[in-house]
Amino acid sequence: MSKSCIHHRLDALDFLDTPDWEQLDHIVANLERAEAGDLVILEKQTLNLTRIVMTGWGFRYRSLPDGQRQILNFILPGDIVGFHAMVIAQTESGLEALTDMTFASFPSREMVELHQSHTRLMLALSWIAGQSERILDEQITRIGSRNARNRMAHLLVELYIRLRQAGFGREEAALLPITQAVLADALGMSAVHANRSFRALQKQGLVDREEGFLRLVDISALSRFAHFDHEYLEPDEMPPPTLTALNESELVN
Amino acid sequence: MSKSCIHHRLDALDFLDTPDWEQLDHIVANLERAEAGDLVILEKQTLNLTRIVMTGWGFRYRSLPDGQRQILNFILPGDIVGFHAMVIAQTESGLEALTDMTFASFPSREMVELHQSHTRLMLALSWIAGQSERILDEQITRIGSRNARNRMAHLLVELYIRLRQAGFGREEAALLPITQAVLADALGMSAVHANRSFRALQKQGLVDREEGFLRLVDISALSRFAHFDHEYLEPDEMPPPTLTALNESELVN
DNA sequence: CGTCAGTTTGAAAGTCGTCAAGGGCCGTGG
DNA sequence: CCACGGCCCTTGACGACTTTCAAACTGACG
Repeated sequence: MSKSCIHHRLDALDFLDTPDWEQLDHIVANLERAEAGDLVILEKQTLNLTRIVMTGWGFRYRSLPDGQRQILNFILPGDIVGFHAMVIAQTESGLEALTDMTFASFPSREMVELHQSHTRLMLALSWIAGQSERILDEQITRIGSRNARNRMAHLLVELYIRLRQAGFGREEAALLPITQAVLADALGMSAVHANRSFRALQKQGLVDREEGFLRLVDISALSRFAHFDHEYLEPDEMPPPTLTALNESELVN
Repeated sequence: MSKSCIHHRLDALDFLDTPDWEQLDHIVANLERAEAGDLVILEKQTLNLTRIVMTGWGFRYRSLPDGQRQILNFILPGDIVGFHAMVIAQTESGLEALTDMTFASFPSREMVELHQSHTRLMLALSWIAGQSERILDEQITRIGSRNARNRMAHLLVELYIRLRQAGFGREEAALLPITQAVLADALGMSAVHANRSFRALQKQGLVDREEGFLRLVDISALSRFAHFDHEYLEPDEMPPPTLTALNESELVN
């Protein structure tokens, strides 16, 4: 990829002006690394830091008293971690790196400044945050209202589409660095049952294993099987009223 | 209640200045009514409107192809609906009124203007939105990693605490206007099983039915039973770096 | 060659959904 | 006044789904 994923996503939005792109470059200047397995953020720590994922996969999770772990959602390139750190410094969920990762990290006080100095950029970041919230809604629906094999198929299709939207090709986006144990924690089922569900999908020719990766073999069949409704992932355009409101406020300045 | 719930919550934050309070009053001027059972927002509509709940209960939900309905979260007085409408006009979840409700509603383009004109107020609203997101995280954890009776107890305690934080008294906050069918949809279980789980809690003296309401009889026992961890609902203070960033930007003006 | 993480399978037990039927309460209309 | 329908709650029986326990297999790695 020539452009970073965050650029790719915001470019598709077709909303930012030159000064905003420059400000984004400025924010993204300070890079940070993590290795697969690192606990980048712990549960219940105080953190005035916002990150944008440049490369690699991770997941947010919460631990339960009995030692179980619930994965809340997957964090992919172009996602923002700690968007709300400017107003809520206390973390409840942890962040674990699934692969090696790189982040652009910056003090969340800079998010405060963006409100006034680069409102368009702030709105673009809010747009990404809003998409993440829809993904949480979908995770609730998935876990609450679908059986095991549907849950799994549905999540896999979601990951594929999100990767495509972040700029990955068909091949790359179909090869997922997740183990069955991780799938189990994400889908709220036991590892044994995750394996049985996976094998069922495998027998139907929908997925396969490949050198430590999970391969999506037939995405459209997988999508049909999961009754997948694309819409919640569609990157809508910026609403017209927002555009006019912005233009008016810029005239004032 | 002398003050509205949104005032009560933001007052606890101890962050807003007089101009922000005035702007909030201005935003909250236009009231809208809904009756119990009304579909205030439909799934998949375009809506450039943001609402603040003044009175009454509702819930956000998504429908599935088989007609099932998953309740994503409950909407209580002081909550914001459509916070992201300024950047994402397309709704995926619907909003149904559980009781009669009143909203303060305003075009979401006003949210855009707040970024520059009333940054503190915008941050305060973001603070509420951030809390809502934590509640989604907890809903995922609840549905994904707890058994039926724990799920139910946990949700009930959450609702109690949220109501208390919105300014309701111990008595009021312990009387919930939800049926067992609604509980079932929220917890991702069948109505029959919701009833069995409820009866189990009832036999333990934790909850009871009362004139169409669900009564929380022993909240601390319920909380222990659910292994409830208060922290995700604690209304943290505004982070110090955010305060200094704001003060500096105000000096510039 | 042994270890380890990840995967696989069977069997038994537990949780949960579905189907079916019935009860209580309340407002409407005869 | 009573019959009726509608909504909500309740229960039993049965079957489906899921977890747990235990054991074994695979490939990568030192």
